[in-house]
Amino acid sequence: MTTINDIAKMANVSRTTVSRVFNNGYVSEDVRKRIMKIVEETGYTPSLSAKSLRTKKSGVIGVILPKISTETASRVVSGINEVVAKENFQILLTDTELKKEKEIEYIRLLKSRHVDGIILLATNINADLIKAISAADLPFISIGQDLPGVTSILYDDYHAASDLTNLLVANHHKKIAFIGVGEEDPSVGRQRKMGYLDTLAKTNLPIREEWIEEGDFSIESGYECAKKIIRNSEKNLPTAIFAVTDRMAIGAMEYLREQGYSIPQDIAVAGIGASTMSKHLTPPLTTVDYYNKDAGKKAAQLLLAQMVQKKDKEKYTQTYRLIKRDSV
Amino acid sequence: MTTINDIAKMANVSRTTVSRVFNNGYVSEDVRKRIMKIVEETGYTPSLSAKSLRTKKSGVIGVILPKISTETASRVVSGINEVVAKENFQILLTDTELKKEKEIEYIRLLKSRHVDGIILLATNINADLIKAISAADLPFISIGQDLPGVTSILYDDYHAASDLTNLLVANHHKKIAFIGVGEEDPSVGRQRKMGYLDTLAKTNLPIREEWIEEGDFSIESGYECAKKIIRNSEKNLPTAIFAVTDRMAIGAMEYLREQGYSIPQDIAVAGIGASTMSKHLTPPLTTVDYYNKDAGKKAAQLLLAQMVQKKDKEKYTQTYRLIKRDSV
DNA sequence: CTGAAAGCGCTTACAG
DNA sequence: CTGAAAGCGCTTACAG
Repeated sequence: MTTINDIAKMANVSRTTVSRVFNNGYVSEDVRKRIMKIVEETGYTPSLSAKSLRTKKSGVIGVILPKISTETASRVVSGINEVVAKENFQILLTDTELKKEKEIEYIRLLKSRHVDGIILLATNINADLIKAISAADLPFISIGQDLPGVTSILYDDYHAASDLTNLLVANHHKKIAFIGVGEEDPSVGRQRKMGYLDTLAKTNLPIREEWIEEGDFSIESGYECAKKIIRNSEKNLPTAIFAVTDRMAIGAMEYLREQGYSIPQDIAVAGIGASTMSKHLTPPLTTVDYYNKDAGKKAAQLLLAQMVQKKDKEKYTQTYRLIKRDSV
Repeated sequence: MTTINDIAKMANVSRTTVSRVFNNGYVSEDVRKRIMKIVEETGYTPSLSAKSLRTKKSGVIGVILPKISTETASRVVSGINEVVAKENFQILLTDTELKKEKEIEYIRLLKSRHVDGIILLATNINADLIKAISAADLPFISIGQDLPGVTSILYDDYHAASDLTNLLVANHHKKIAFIGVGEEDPSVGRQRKMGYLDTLAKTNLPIREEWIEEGDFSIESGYECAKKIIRNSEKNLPTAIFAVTDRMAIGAMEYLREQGYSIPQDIAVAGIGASTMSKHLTPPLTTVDYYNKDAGKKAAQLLLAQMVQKKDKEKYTQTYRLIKRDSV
């Protein structure tokens, strides 16, 4: 491995001067040329560990994901990457496999790797997490959950769910079932459910326990929830099912189709997420686009801004867009 | 930021001793305990940049992706992560956005970041790339292309394509159209096409130019290719379309459906990739599962092995599995 | 415009 | 079992 000392020797200058040509210091034109020539011949690139040790900056930002192979995650990462790559930052990727202890573990790890900042796709809120974040004392952005004291990019779960429910109501549905997830996830589990519940209450529509089930984000759980809903309410079937994620909506559609119900004539279905799949289902799924990639971009921009200058913690709410398709 | 010197001072030992408790050297039980107590109180974690500068190992492996938000890529990354995370490695992620110069740029960058190894999801083969890889002189694995002199994990594109074509033939199709991609991509562009062509030749089936189109991996391009095929062969329509990726197959299905053809009665469709979507389309798409996640795992294992001990370059061919569904 | 020197936070022979 | 010293490859005041 060739180092700055090698280059300095070959160019007959001090390593200070070599360093300066890489850090826009004053260097005379001919010396600069002489050095650059040697740099190119040798293929020298400065050791970023040494640089990072010295400058306390690594040019790396840490990203903590609940699960890598998920469309939402990959969209967000793609958005993050798009903006940070332009500033010559790289992403250090980390996957909690949905275990919340790992979020904390990775925050520490990322810190010891001297990342310049962290973006967390949050799935829950707990005191230890908040503590770990503030202990890290690093530019930090959370996406998807409103973490106290942390700059957060939020999806407008409550209103998205209300709007979707209202859309169902506007399409003359009066019996609307719901497939949600656990409330450990305040955004997806709680806010979306509240949006559904409040809308029904406001429009004086019935809220029935047999129409409400809880899945775990998977397609299979959507299938199972739909099955339970249908079986538990045979005498009084809902005419629409609102699932809080596209994947669960797809599972539900699958079950309904198997049972010979036609969508949307017998039962309408709607989801959230605007997955690529949603568009290509038969019928195409009504859903909500959360602009995940933009959320990633925004997060990256805020992070970069925080790295330059500490800011007060802020909360940003992403816009969303209802996509009405033939499943409703 | 607390350093090893702070801990040493607080524990009244030399920093050598502190270092030893983290690197399993001999340290007496009480000293070790004394140190660990302080470590926990202060939340000290060793600076990985300093460690990396000193040891020339970073605990980071670089991954170069053609595009982050792609199902194949995220599956592979998930497989890689699963095995390297167990060994306490992290992934430094890099996205070429399909520009091949960036592959080379990132190899250099990753090298200067002192990654311990690199995994490249390769999309093309060229001399500069090979040169950059050998110049990096790092454990290196390529996935998806057979790079000369580089340990590679290969998909069995030729046989997968032959098998799929044969499946179509076995289902009494004699006029089989093809949607491929450019031959700059030897695996997807060339091998898959050869598998198709050779099978037709062997079974004495017609190969017609109007039935062969070239897309760019996108759903839209699949749509456009199907349109061209249908328009250019109105008098002699194919009874099946084989697209080399699921996404292009989906685009093709879309066009066919729009035009009122029913699948598979009028025209059958098959793809490659076993995307999640393929299963949930109507009708479900016949495709090939390449076990991308396993490919990622395998790549990671080989990389880890190479880091321990330099090995001869080897070639591994992944198994695949035909998934026959109702689109055929 | 250029260089000598100090120092970032670690690990690793070497010596005891 | 423990410590003093050297050194990994950089950057950055400081001085000229």
